[in-house]
Amino acid sequence: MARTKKAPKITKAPKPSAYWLIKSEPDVYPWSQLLADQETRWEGVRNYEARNNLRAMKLGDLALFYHSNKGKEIVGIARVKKTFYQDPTTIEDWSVVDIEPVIGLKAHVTLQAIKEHSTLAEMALLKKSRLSVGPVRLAEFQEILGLARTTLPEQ
DNA sequence: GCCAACGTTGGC
DNA sequence: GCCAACGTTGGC
Repeated sequence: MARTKKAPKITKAPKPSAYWLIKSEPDVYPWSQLLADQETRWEGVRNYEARNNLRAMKLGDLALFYHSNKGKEIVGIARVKKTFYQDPTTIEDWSVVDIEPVIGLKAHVTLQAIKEHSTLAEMALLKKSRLSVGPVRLAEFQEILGLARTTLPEQ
């Protein structure tokens, strides 16, 4: 019987279905820690809109990693590694996802820079400043990558 | 169901 | 440290 060639193992992440922005205070969990961990559970979200955004994330979706309070800048790109499940730190109805780092930005994109670009004026980051997990449009995501002088690694 | 009081986020 | 924005709680 002829051997059939096995299909190559799929190692690449699926194409993102959507883009997001997640906030973290660098004093609590900085980008450098995600790089060190290589994977983390995004827990502690206690806001319904943010939770619903977590639940809408698909495997392979990309998220801008924003440092709030200190820095106030986007510093990296993360990828959804595991879609939502019950937040194990509570018995209440909250969710988490697992993320992994994709790439650090060559140039950080500050809140100030975002405010200065009219194409980014509608970003949820600006419109809903207290939302810790928010959506990002493709055009916004691309604009941010451009400002960051960063290209995504080949998938 | 309204809304005042309160707590939290996060920029400045 | 201040405070605006805004989500949540609880009395009525």
